[in-house]
Amino acid sequence: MSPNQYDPFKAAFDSLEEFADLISHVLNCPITIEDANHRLLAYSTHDERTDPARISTIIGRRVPEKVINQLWKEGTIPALLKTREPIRVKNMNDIGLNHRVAISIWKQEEVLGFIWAIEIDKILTEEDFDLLKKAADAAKNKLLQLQTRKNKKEEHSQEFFWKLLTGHLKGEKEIFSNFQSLQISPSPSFAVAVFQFQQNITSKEEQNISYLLKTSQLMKIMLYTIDCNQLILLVSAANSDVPFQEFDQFIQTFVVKMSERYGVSGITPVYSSLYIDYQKIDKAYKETLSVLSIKEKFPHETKDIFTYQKLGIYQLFEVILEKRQAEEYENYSLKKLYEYDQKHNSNLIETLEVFLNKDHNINETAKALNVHANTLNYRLKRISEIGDVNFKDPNQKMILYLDLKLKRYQDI
Amino acid sequence: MSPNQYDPFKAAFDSLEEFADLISHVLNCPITIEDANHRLLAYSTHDERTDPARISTIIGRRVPEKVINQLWKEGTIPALLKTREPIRVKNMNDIGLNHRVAISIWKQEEVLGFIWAIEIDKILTEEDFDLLKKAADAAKNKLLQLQTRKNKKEEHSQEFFWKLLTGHLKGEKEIFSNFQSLQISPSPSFAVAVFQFQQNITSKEEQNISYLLKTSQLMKIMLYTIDCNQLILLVSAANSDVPFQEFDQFIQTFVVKMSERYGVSGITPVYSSLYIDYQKIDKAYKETLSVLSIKEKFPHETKDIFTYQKLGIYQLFEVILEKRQAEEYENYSLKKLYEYDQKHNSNLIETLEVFLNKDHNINETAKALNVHANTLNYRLKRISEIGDVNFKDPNQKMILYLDLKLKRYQDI
DNA sequence: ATTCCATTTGGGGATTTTCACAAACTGTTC
DNA sequence: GAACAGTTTGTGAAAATCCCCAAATGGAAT
Repeated sequence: MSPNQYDPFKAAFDSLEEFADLISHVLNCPITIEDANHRLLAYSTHDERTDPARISTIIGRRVPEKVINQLWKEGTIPALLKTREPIRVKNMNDIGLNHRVAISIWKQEEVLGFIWAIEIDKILTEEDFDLLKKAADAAKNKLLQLQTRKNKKEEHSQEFFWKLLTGHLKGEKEIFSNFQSLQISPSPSFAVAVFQFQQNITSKEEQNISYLLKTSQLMKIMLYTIDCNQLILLVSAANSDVPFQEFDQFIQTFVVKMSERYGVSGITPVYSSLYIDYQKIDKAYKETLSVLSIKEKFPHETKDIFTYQKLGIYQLFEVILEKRQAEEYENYSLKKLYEYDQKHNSNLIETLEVFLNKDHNINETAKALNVHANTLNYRLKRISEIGDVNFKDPNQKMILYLDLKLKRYQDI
Repeated sequence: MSPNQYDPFKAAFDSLEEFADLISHVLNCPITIEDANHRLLAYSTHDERTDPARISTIIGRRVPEKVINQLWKEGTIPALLKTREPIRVKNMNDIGLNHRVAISIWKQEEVLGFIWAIEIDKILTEEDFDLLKKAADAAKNKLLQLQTRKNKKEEHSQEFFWKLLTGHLKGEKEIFSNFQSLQISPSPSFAVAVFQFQQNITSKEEQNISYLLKTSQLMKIMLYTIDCNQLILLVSAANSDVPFQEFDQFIQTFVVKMSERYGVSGITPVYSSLYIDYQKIDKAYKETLSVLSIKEKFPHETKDIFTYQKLGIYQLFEVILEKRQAEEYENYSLKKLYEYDQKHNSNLIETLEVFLNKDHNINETAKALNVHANTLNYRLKRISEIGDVNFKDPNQKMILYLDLKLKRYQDI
């Protein structure tokens, strides 16, 4: 009979594990089955031959991130997402990967998961490839069942998350019982992170995001949802002394990967402070929205700031701006300096601003302005004369700095 | 006949000038008559003999301030305000004052003015003294007339000023016609000054204030009024480049004199920015009240600040405080440092505050804290580690400073 | 054209600041 | 009481900053 007609996978099977063993038996090599997010679904056990990457995958119940990264870079995963044919992966010793063959499991235009066959003793033939395609086809239905079950869970989790974000769920007990029913173990402290996209997030992007989040092992994402152009996450925070560093790394990685892998750029990431009390998720969420709003107003000044705590005085800009506008205040020193600049077309204001930005460091300021340090000193002397500014008074300097930044914003 | 019965001043006279000439004729010496505020009311002209002080008085239509100051210090004016007897003043060449005799003009318990007799050729005798007393008595009625006329004007001016302060008088024309009818020439720019007393101002103090203001030649006071414990002034500002200095000197002098001469201490002086538009007096007034309110909250920090412009960041404290309380924000760095201080009973917070107060000057801070400069450096290094503070970032430093001051205030 | 004023740049020395290291001290823990 | 981490102080040399002076530039006013 022709290979195309023979299909050993038509038989019914109860679990994916059983199915994995069946494939392993037919092809005579170790098999692992993953979902679309590289989470381990099943693996063959009849065979003891394996490689380090497979061991890590089985132990961690997911493919290690460095392996995923490597497979992305090297082109295997992109290929699997494109074609329904088996793909051969060469030996990659540096990440403990032997020769293997992979195939994606499709349902219409969507990839549901992957089957991996490791070529330990034998090299798979063309016929084996054909069998693999049949196996992938047979796996489809089983994976679909898993998917729908998960979707239901997902919907519940979405509702739960929004209740938390909007502060509609009070009472610690209620919150924790919800977590439990979702089989999520809430960490002792958390933060809310928001990634703001330039456009509304499409369902295609949603899949990519989901994939990225699930494969990221940097941070534990407890819950996530999408709201127009914002991706909102509930992230568990390690009890480390420097939680900020972890967060920074996580959001940077996410943004970079979204750009590199899917060509989505212009994402603004922010995250909240650390919280212990899960009843304060709404506060954390508001915090992130506030950061986004301020970053929109002062994009340049805050481009390296992703959290409320680090916003510094920009935390206060909205409220100060409001006050200033209400009282029609004008900073006397700045006014004088501005007038002087106009009259003599000098640039005392600019000099002052750079000087304050550079934390009163003469040398750096001079460098930034491309002038001699003595020139700068002279100008500063003039500024203190004309604007009646005492550079030794932190109080005066601060208000000057604030009013300068406010003016800059208002002038735009 | 006895000297007590003979009274050459019983005759009717039309003007004070005529009366001054009459006294001069009787006593055979130059005479000047002043009101209670040392404003020149009349002087004898039949006699050409005089001294420099009298010349200045006549030319300026008031006694020069340095002469007044001298007469206060030396005790003449205090004596005149106590007794109804003539007082002899010795030669004071440094201020151009010859020997002279003065007497106060009384109406019940209030001094209405003074008569001065200059002893150019002759020394006044006991009899002359007696005549002088009679002259003072005769002058009383004439001065009372002037007083009531002035009181009416005063009442109108009070009403006018309050309309301006409360913003109930709009329209430049209307304002200027009011000034004109009060015979006040408004200066091109002005400011509002407020002196806040510790207790409500008594009518006795009111007289003293009025006297001080009228004799002060440092500043031109266009209008003034009293509101409970506040003395409110409309002051004309010179077009000088450094108007602040003048104001500062004026308010200091006023406060010092109120204390020295009348024993009234604890006066808080403030003044507004310079304004050109007389329709904005209400804004200027509000500004002064705002400064007073902030000075009440941060008396120590603002003890050398008397104007809104110089308040620096304290301008913003009320609004920031409000915001912070609304958002339940806590500065992460400060929290960490505070916890560290508690645990190790160190004083990182204090160190940080002094350091920021001293404008990042290591030496001054070390001196203020009574520690070695290296100790300070070590502490700062620890602060930046524990609190995750980057001292090179002005933004971070500012918010730290602000939150520190806010905390200080809230802790009280 | 000349003068005047404000500005820029350079040099060089006095002064301060910075930094690394050593030593001593303190309070805590085992 | 020994060990230890954390803190304070001292020393000295390298680095930087500050400050004064002089010279050059350039624009505006006379």
